[in-house]
Amino acid sequence: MGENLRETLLGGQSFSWREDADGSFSAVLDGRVVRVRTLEDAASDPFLYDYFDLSYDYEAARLAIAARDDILRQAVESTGTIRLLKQDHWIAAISFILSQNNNIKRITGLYDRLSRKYGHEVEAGRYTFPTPEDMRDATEDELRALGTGFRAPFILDAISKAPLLDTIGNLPFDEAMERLQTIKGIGPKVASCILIFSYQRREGFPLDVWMKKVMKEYYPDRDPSYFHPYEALSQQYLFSWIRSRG
DNA sequence: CACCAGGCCGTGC
DNA sequence: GCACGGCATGGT
Repeated sequence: MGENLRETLLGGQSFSWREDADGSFSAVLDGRVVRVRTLEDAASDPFLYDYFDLSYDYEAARLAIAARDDILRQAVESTGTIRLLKQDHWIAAISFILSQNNNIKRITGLYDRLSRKYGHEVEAGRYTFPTPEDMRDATEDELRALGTGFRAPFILDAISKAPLLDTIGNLPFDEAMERLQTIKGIGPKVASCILIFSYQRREGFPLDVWMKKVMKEYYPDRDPSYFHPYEALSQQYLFSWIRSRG
């Protein structure tokens, strides 16, 4: 069926991307505006080659996942190829702290407001996502005024503990999970999202409200190891499928 | 008015 | 260890 770039970029693993009027996608990453219409646009750019995980064989993984059982086959066949992005650690951490008890549309709005307030303008109306240094003097009142609500103190804690994000890349999965959860507002679900979408940890299996429904309805006697070694990617297909089915 | 969204924290048992 | 209420905000 080919790639489903819209699902990959706008389906809930990143909140950096926008769909433009001409059908292409753009984001402020790597200190610049990056624009992509098809995956081929990413192949010649070293940053995007890495970001889109182009060295991984997603077609082989897709076939293997679809062969596991009928539900997964349905989920895979309901959409094009979904990829796992390799995002910046800090951006992923704040993005998924924002995501708790929230919806994708509003998360994206909060991401934009943080960028406008604390980031840097690189083109007219396009801002970088702020670094921890950019947000060094942020206050809880400021963050609440942007609409982050009860997540404001979590963001402040993440700012103070940002260096931790550079120390977990080589840890065993469970230890990396535990270390991430020492930051306030990061529990098991948020931690696994950060590890998957930023640290290339494909054994993560985040259980949000949608995935809990999938597991209860279709896999009541299974645990994430059933999907090994495609836990994270299987979860993405199931998440996309159940959400599109309502 | 209610209930929900890519959950987690604090408290109580 | 598990259960439960509370939590900011905007959409339906």
